[in-house]
Order: sequence, then structure tokens, then C-alpha cells
Amino acid sequence: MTVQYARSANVYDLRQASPAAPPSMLHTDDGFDLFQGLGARMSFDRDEEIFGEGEPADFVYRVISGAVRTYRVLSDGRRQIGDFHLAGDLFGLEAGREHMFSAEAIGHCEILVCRRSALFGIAARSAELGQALWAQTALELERAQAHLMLLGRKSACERVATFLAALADRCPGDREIVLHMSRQDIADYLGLTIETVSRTFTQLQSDGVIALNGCRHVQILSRGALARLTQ
Amino acid sequence: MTVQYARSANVYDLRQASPAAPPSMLHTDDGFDLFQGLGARMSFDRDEEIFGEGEPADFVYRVISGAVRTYRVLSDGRRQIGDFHLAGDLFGLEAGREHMFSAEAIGHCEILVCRRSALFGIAARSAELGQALWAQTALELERAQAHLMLLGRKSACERVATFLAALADRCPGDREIVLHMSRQDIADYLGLTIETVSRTFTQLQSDGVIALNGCRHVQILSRGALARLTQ
DNA sequence: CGTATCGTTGAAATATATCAATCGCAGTGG
DNA sequence: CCACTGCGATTGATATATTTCAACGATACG
Repeated sequence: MTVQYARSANVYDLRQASPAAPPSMLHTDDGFDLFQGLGARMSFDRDEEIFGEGEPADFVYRVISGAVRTYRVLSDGRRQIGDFHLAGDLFGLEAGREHMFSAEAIGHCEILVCRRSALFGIAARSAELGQALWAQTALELERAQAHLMLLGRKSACERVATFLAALADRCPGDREIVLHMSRQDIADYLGLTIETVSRTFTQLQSDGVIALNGCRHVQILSRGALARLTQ
Repeated sequence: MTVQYARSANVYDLRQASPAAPPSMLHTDDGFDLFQGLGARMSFDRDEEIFGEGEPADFVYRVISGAVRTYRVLSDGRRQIGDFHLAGDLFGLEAGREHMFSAEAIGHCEILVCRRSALFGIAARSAELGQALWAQTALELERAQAHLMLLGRKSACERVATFLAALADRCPGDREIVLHMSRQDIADYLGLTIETVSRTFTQLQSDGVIALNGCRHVQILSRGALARLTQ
């Protein structure tokens, strides 16, 4: 059997429950089922820590409902959020022994938790699952690289636009984006201050690019304009 | 055989030629030899493209001598350098079909080039090598995450200090750091302008933290002071 | 030795941060 | 039901770090 290296064609798509995934010898359906078979459900309250930077990475997590932030802090408290994880997303998978960042529930969350050793036990015998673990890490790297471009070279407006466009891409059908996270979370993700994020939202609103229904509900009025601002 | 998930204990350490690595059934010695057995030597001139973003990722590369930058550009030319790769470093390994960024030689370079399919052929049968490929991607992710913190939350001075400290860590014995890259490269890596980088170097010099012997040779006078600036 | 390129320095402009006040909403208790 | 409270978001005024624009200096190269 050959190694499948196209992420999209992977037997174990660890990221999303894709009904179209081919059946596997190890499990009934796709990655999601595999994971579910192995994992246990847990729930976390708002701002509750799921794991901390430096802790042993003995578990792998998937968001069932709610949202999670992964982040690192400098000694003086400056925080950089590495990523937001929404329903269906996997997080906390490490190749090394320890977590490289901390994870917290943004609001109340249902999380599927799976022993890493269980996955690893299978991966030792199955090149396919090993491949899927790799693809998951590669996906995170890809997101980190896009984030690098954003933080290093984009203006505040471009950052916010990129952020909103990425969220909109996750739920292409929906008329409205629901922001699970606070302005502070967004600011710490985009490398800005809360005030700049707020000002940029109102700017985009007065330019007719978005509409805000309360600060957590964003409607994208012009997809084209938003894409142009994205750079 | 179990999967070894501690990066340091990996049989195939793809990143460095470590003579201490245990022998493998697939090859004589360690990751470096394995790669060398499979690869072909090539050389690239200054600013020559090694591969471009979006091109098929059919090869994996290792720096023999010289230095390489990997980067992405926005449509208007703004560039973000993702990483610098020095002697011994692996780069261009992708889980997906295409390269996620471009790579160029910073100066004249000797590069070891290996067909990805060769590695993948082995990885399909060996959980160990699969593991090593994963560890390599995880290492890149780890570096990207540190870079994220730098770009999102550190001041210009902290960025430069972090950059120099990281370089110094790579060659702990040497009294002097050799900068293979231009100020523009450093600026595009740190998310700053060339002028700010230059000013920060002179600032660090007048603070007695570093000494410059020509703009490409940096001596670290106070490791402690530099570490403190790193945050 | 001239020329091109890269790096440094200075002065001015600007995007974003900081500081501070107000607003608005959700939850709470009288 | 309505005022009270608290927290997050918005807005304004000001400060500042970094960028931009421009000139000059240094270094490498033919």
C-alpha cells in the first residue's frame, strides 16, 4: 500500500467529519468516527484552561461545540493567540512530549478528548494514520504561515479583513458570522490592541463592507470589497 | 515496535547529522546519511530560486553549505520571510502536493536534493521514518509559533535581540555570529524595515550588548543583556 | 579607481498604541 | 418591573514607535 500524501484524499481526515471519506480497515467510516470511538467527551467553562504550555501532551482534542483559543504569553503578560479552534477542529496534537502552547475554552465548550497513546499505537502499525497525524501538523503549519504573513506585513485593516474573510470561508452558506471570541481575543490574534480592532470594525461598517448586529454578529455586505482589503 | 514520539530520541533525525543516533535497519547510520544516500548534490547562486510557491513539492532539500530563505510575497510585493535555513537544515518538505512558499539561495549554496517519493516509499513501510517526517514538520511548526509571538507582540528591539540570540544558540562555541543575510532579509524576517533593523543594531552596539565587525559579523558582548532584551 | 549596491543616519510623517471617558448590554437584586 | 452594577465595546485625544523619504557613507567589484 502506498502512502497517500494528498491531504484532501486522506483516509483519516482528522480535521473534519467528511461523510465522503472512504472506509478504513481500522474503523467504520472516517477520521471523525475513529476519533470518537477512542475519545471521551468533556466540557469546559468560559476561560477554563484545557491544557497549559509545557504540560505533557498526553491527549489530543477535538472541538464538538464552542470555541477554543491556543496561545502563548510573554513574561510581562503580552499574549499572542496562535489560533482559534471551532467545532470540528482538532487541537493539542504534538509530535513532542509537551504542549507548545496553552489552550482555553472561549465560552462553554464540549470537547472530545483522546489519549495520544491510543492514536500512536495505531500509527505505529498504520502508515495511513501516521500520515494523517502528519497532515494535521502540516495543516497547522500552513495556518501558522498565513498568520506570519498577516502579522509581519499586513496593516490593521488588512488583518481584520483577513480574519473576517477566513471566518466567512468556514461557513460559506451563513449570512452572518458569529464571533465566539471577544475583541481582546481578536486583538491578541491579530497583533493589535482592542481599540484598533474596534475602530477597524466601525471603519469597515461605515465603508459598507460589513454590518454589525451587536458586537458578536457580523454580516458581510460585500464579499468582493472584503477580499480586496485582504490583500 | 513502538512509535518513538520524543523528537530527541528519534532514529531518523532529519534535521541534524547526529553521530549519536542509533543505527537503523534501513540505513547505516542516522538521518543525515539516509538522506545523503538518496539525494543529489546541487549548487545555487545568490538569489537563485530553488523552488517557488505553488510548484509541485517533488523534492526535499538539505543545506550543505550557505544559507536559504523561504518566504511568501503579497501581490504588491511585501515580503515575509518565514525562515532562514543554514547548514544541516532541511527545508521544502511538504505534506501536501505543492510548496507553500518559495525558497531562494541567500548566497552561493550547496544543496542536497532528494526525491520526496523516495522518502515516502520508505515511510509507507516504516513507521519510524514516517515519524521522522512528522517530527520535521512539527519542528517547523514550533519555529513558526515562536516567530508568531515575535511578530505579533514584540518591539523592534526585542525582535532583533531574539533573532541574534537564536543565531547565537545555533553555534554556541563561536565568538562571532556570521550573518549570511542582508539587512533587507532580516527586516523581512522580523516584520520591520531595513532602517529600523539598522538603527536597532547600532542601538545595541552603543548599549554595549553587541559589537559589529563589518555589518555581517556580530559579536555578542553580553549574553545576559541580550537574553533580557529577548523577553 | 570608478561604480553599484548595501548600510547607516537624519528629519518628517503616520499608523497604531496608550490613556481616558462614555456607552450599551446582560445579569442581579430590590 | 426597573434601577443598579459590572464588564466589554466604542469613541476621542494624545503619545510614540516605526515607517517613510532623503541624503550620505562604506564596502565590494569589475
